[in-house]
Amino acid sequence: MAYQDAIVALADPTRRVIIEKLRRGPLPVGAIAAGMDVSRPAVSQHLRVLSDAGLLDVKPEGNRRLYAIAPDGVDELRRYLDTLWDDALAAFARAAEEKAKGNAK
Amino acid sequence: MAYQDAIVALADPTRRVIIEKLRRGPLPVGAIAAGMDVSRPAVSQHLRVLSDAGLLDVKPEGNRRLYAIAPDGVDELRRYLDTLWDDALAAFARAAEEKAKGNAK
DNA sequence: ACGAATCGTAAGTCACGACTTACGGTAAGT
DNA sequence: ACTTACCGTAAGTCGTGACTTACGATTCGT
Repeated sequence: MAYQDAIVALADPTRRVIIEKLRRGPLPVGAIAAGMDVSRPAVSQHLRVLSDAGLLDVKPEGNRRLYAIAPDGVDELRRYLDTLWDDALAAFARAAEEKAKGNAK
Repeated sequence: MAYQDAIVALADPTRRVIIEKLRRGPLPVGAIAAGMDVSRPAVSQHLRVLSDAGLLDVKPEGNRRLYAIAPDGVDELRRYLDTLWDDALAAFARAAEEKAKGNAK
């Protein structure tokens, strides 16, 4: 699962709500679905997508299942954006240089 | 336009190809669409989405339009992931602490 | 052992968005 | 001026994915 899956997973607003709920720590499915405007099975399906994307870790705890944000998955996406940002800045600087050279002539 | 729009924009594979093409520097629409497996109007529509999300800057250059990656837009999304990563790590450390305390008893 | 709680999966519906072709508008070339 | 190149927009089609309800599988409580 590469960073692409993480981006696709985070593109859905409902899944971002789930991520926000998990910021403070792990939660079982019921607690995540509570207060949300979609059904619990829908939340389960979203949790599946987030897990497959490497953004969530699952830990079966007796009767229920605890979901938590996986730092590694977030970090993978984070690193991709870092390289993209570097390239964008470099291209920006290069364009500014050529612009200056063009004006100096 | 917040970071959410940037995520949605980057979720599409065709739009990620466009981003990759612009990593080295600004390009006109024709050069971007060249070699891609979708029509040029489709590329135009994608460029529109990326621009609205704040990920691309447009600079009309005579006859054509130069598109370039906007560092600010990338940075906004980058900062969101940084905070998310921080929270994920903190939650992870807290869970490990409670786990250790539970075992110590 | 039996009922209740917690959760995942299957099947089916429906809206949204990623395409296409067709067209109009502006700048460059001759 | 007239054609050509470059690009955005409009309208319409079609697949994908985000929901729902219904069901089955475990685990806890009594």
